[in-house]
Parts: sequence; structure tokens; C-alpha cells
Amino acid sequence: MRKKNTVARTPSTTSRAIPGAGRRVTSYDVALLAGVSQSAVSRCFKPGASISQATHAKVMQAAISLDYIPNAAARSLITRRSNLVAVIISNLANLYYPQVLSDLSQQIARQGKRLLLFTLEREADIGKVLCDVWQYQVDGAVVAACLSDEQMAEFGRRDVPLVLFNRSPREHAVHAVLCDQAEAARLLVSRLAEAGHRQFAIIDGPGDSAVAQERKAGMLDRLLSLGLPAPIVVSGNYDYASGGRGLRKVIDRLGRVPDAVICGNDIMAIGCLDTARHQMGIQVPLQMSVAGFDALDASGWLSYDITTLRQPVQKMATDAVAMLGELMERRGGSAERRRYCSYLVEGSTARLTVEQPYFGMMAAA
Amino acid sequence: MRKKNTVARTPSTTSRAIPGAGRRVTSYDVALLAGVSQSAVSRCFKPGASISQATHAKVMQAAISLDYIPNAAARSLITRRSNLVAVIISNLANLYYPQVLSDLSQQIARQGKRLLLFTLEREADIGKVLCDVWQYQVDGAVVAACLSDEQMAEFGRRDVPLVLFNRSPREHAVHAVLCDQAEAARLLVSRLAEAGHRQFAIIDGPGDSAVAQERKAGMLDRLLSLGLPAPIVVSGNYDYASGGRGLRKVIDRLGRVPDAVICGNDIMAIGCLDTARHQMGIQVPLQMSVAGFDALDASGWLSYDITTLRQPVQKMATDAVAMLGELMERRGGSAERRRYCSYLVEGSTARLTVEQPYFGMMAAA
DNA sequence: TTGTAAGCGTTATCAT
DNA sequence: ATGATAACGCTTACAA
Repeated sequence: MRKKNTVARTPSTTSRAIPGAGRRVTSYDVALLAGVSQSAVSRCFKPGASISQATHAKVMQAAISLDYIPNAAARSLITRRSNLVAVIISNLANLYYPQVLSDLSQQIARQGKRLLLFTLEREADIGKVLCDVWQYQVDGAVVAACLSDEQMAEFGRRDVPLVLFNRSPREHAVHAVLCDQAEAARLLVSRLAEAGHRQFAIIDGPGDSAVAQERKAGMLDRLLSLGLPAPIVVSGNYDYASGGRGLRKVIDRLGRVPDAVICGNDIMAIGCLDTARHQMGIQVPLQMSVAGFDALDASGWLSYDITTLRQPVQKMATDAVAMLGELMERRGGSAERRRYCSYLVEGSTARLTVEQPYFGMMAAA
Repeated sequence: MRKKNTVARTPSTTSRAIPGAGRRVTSYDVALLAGVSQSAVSRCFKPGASISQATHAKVMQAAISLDYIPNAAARSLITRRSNLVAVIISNLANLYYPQVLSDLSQQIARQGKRLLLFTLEREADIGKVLCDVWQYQVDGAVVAACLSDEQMAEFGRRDVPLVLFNRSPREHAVHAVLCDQAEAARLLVSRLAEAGHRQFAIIDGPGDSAVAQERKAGMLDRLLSLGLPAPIVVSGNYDYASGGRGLRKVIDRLGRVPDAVICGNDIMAIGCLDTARHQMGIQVPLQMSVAGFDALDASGWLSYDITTLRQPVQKMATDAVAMLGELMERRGGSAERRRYCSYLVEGSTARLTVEQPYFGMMAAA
């Protein structure tokens, strides 16, 4: 019955109803040419299989002359491993941290896996995407987007190892690498408060960014516990323009320049800074401090030198894939949640130490 | 014989030698539960197959209750379509144009395909990557990296539609979307020359960037044909620091400030500009013009407002996938090469018009 | 070490 | 409209 298969494979049978292509080269073709069995061919492509030098050579020669490459679909059907890793990332995250995707890609390749990429225009699209993920029987997934509890549970049910990237799962049994955004935000507020800032303003990130919500929550939390006046909170959407717009709204609402503006990310901080300096003539940091989050490359440029919080994103990406790798090898293992700390990059857009009083007076004048 | 399969699928057979997972849910399980044949189940998941309402409902209900999702590997084995599109992109390109990857991803998803991503640390890695591409039987590929003629030919031999992104194939029969880098560079040089710049300097991109080479060639070409003095050429690697370093080298070699510095991309232009203004006290554009390529978001920020050339990358990405889509539908079609023009963004870092003489004198003073 | 044969989970081609 | 049944191209016992 398989014989029939072998016969059907002679070059004479050319006409096929398949739309485009001429027949594909299979391991049978190679076997025929090399004068060995099909399984011998298969073994030649399996590292560490028992094969004699002689046949290996014959097979490889035949394979090369036919341009033969094993078919991953057929292989994964029988081995039940696709060697695919899904990466699900929101568009936002990709645009602001292109480095992350590059790192994930490198690390996944290093593990001998391929990367199936899904980007989300809106986080709400994740349902459809997951359906694709299941179809392709990925061996694991790194997700930098919001999953519902039910969605996380489905990974468990389908035995697909999952590592969340920068999302804190409510559900306990989920692996994650994450940066404590709220704690970072608290740290920043504390440092600014110590340096004497009292009236804060927050230019918040978009509502569908989990990271933005955590940052805001951390700020509000610490401001409250320090007994400082309620901050002005305006919303932005992480882009340059909303930094400038946000600052204008803040000043409008407050009737004056706040002591410190904390922006949900560095892009907005840069926008805010540019508007303050170039359009409103505000001296930063003398009259007002500006701080952001992320420590982008641009944040360190001479024209900005933003005071910001750096997340070790590269390390996080590397570790996420390493974690996933272990999960894929020996499935199971207890849920691990690896936390990373942001650290403060003390740029020059915020006063972080108490000035001599008269300096402060002069600046205000 | 298939019967055996059906039997083997009763819940009683639980023990399997497969490492981790319990048995997967297959269409046989669904068929059994719904009380129909396996092929009926298959048809239910094929859009536009002939199925009665009644059975469709029964099957879907069973499928949902079992969490059944068709297996893409098995499907692609028989249909000879993986519904995968490979995207091969150099790390460089991804970091500087994250938008491109996002756009490609969206468009590929819109065509009902999934994106298999390969990023290249070095362009030399492409050989290994291609091997993976063949294994996974992708339906098509978008490549933003350098391919040898032989490599392009292999796409043809294997009947995998290919669209090059921003690489001009020497080979004729290859589809591509590209931006004429050399022409853009010539345009820029001409405009600067018209405005009176004579001594040019070039801060070149890295040697393994095809785009950088084309840009440089275009500049040199036009400078020569205009009979202008030979430019100082120093090499950079597309990052911020090499912009500043490049400027210092240029001034070192020239013994004075050049009339115009053209940088291989905007990041270097920004670095050059920052160093000129903040560290060397050079007035831009009064004493020296600075220009770049790409029109990044950052190039438009108030602190910079770089004079630069914009490539319609978003449109290019969209069109590349559209082209690929057509190729995948009705295979074949004549090789199309879609060219796009860069257009000049007249920022404020370069003089583009002839100043009144005495203004020029004042500036120099 | 090698060959034989039984799947892996689908879709496609037939009859019915 | 539905159900048998034969591929698809591979890996992996098992036997030789």
C-alpha cells in the first residue's frame, strides 16, 4: 500500500491536479536515488540516529542533488512538536520596544525554534489570534499582551507552556517575567518628593495599556501616603504629541506650572519637555521637573537627558525565552514569576536633590 | 484500518508513551460525539463546503465542547499550503523601522496568513534561515535582507513567491518594492549644492547595509557630476554615537567645519547635530548644514527638525504584502518592480535656499 | 545497521 | 448531503 506510494513517485507521473507546483521532492525520492529505504533517509536527518557512514554519505549526496529538505509539517504531525514558538505582542509594545522583539527572535532561534509572530492592533483582537496559535500547535508562547484568566487557563488545558512578558497574571499558576511598574513609580515619586516637589501632574498612558495603569496606580498610591496634594491627571496615548498636549492641559487645569510632571513613558516626556522649553519658555528643571519611564535610546540624547526609569528589557527578553525553553523541555515545573527592578536614570530634567533655598527662589523669579 | 484509529480513540486508551501531553482532540473525537463521520467534521471547518444546517450545528456543538481546533500541520500536509508567510529582516532594519514589521504583520494577518519571523543578526546568517524557510513550506516570503542570485533562484525553483523589500535585485525575474536611495541622495546633494554648499562631508552607514551603499553612491555620483570638491567620507554604524564621532573625524580630517554633512540615516544626523550644537558650539544651519535619511518620528521633534528624506515605508509594506498576495493566489505573473520616491522633508537643519550674501557673512562672523 | 509497516490528523475523491 | 477511503511526507517501533 505504501508501495503504491513509492511507485506513484516515479518521475513519469507528472500531471497532478494541484494548482501550482510540480511534485515536491520527498524522502522517497531521495531513498530511490540513493538506493536505500525511506526510513534510512529519515534517520540521516535525525541527529544521533544510528546510521553507517556509507549510507549517510550516499543519502546526503542524493538529498543535495535533489534539493531535498524535510517537510516540517509532516514531521510535526508525528513528533507532536512543531518547533514553533508564538510571540504575541501589542503593536504599541513593538513600536516602543523594537529591541524586545529582536531579542526574543534571537533567543528563540538559539533554541532551535522558529518564531510565529502575532501583533495586536488592539488588545481585544487576542481571541482570534489565540485560535491561530492553537491551530499551529506551537510548542510554547511568549505573550506581551493582556490575557483573561480563561485565556491563560486555556494554555494550561492545551499543554502549551506560556510565559507572560511584563504582565502580572492574577492567576497564580502562570509563568511571567515582569518589571514592577508600580514600585518603580513609587520610587520616582518618593525621590521627587524628597527633593521638595509638592504639586505633581501625571500625563497618563492609554487606558488599554496595563503597564500604564500600574505606573499610575503606583504614583497615586505613594502621593497619597506622603500626604501630598492630589495630582492633576491627564491622559495621553504614549506618543510625542500627547506629551505637549498633556502639559498644556495640566497648566490649564492647575492655573500654574506644576512642580513635577511624570509622564507615562519617555516619548511623552520628550514631547512635554520640548513643548515646555521651546514653546512655553518653561525652564526645566528649574521651574518644573519632567520625568518619564523606559529609558529609550532617545532619552539619553544630549538634547534631552531625560530623568527616567530603565527596565532591563533585554535581560527580560532573554530570560523569558530561557524560562520557556525549560518549560518546553521538561514540561511542568512550578510557576515561576521573575521580577525585575527598574532603576532610576538620573538625567537632567528633574531636580532630585534639595536645592539651597535661595537658588530655588531665584529660579522661581 | 482507519477503523482501528477510531477505536484507539476511545477515552479508555489513556496511557501513551508521548512525553508530556494527554491525547490531542482530533476530528474523530468530534465525529464520534456528534454522531457523524469524520469527513463531515472536516467539511464543517471548510468555508463553503456543502453541509446541512443540522449536521453543522451538531458538529460545532461537539467541537466546542471538546475544545477542538483543526491541526494546521495535518491540513497543510494535504493541501500543500501552510498559510505561513516568512518575513526575513535584518536586525538593523527592524530596530530602525519597527513600523515596517508591524505593518507587514497586520497586512499578512489580513490575508489570512501567519507570519514566520526571521531576524538576522548579520546578513551572513541568511543561509541557515533559508533552510528553515524551506522546511516550513511557507506560501511566500518578504525579504528585507541581501540575497545572492543563487538564493533568489532557489525561491523560483521551490515555487515560493518572493517579494524583496528595499533591495534591488540584480536578477531580473524577482519582485520587489523599493525606494530609489541613490536618486534620493542625488536630489539631496543637488538641493544643497544649489543653496551654495560646496564642501560636503558624508557620514556613511555600515558596510553591510545595502541601503547605505546606494545612498553613498548616489551622493558621490552627483557631487562628481556637479564638479564639487571631493567630500570627506567617514564611516558610521547607524547609531547615535557614530553621528557625533563622525563629525569630529570629519572636522579633524578637513581642518575646518564643512559646509554640509549628510548622514547615512537620521539617527546619525541627530547625533551629529547634538554634538555640533551642544559640544562643539557649531551653529546649525548657519555655519553648517546637517541632513539625514528616513524621517523618523524623532527627526520631527521640536529639538531637531532634521532635514531628511522620507521613504513611504508604510505604503511600501502594505504594497509588498499585496503583491505577495497576488503571487500566492495565481502563481506566476511577470516580475514586477515597484519603485517609490523619497521626498524631501525640509527641516531646519540645512539651508536649502541661497541666503543674501551679507546674511551669510554675518552668520560666519 | 537496515528495511517494513503503522500511524500522525487532516483534506479530497469518490460513490452513495 | 454524507460516508468510506486514499493520500499528504514524515518518524518510529519492530523485525531482520
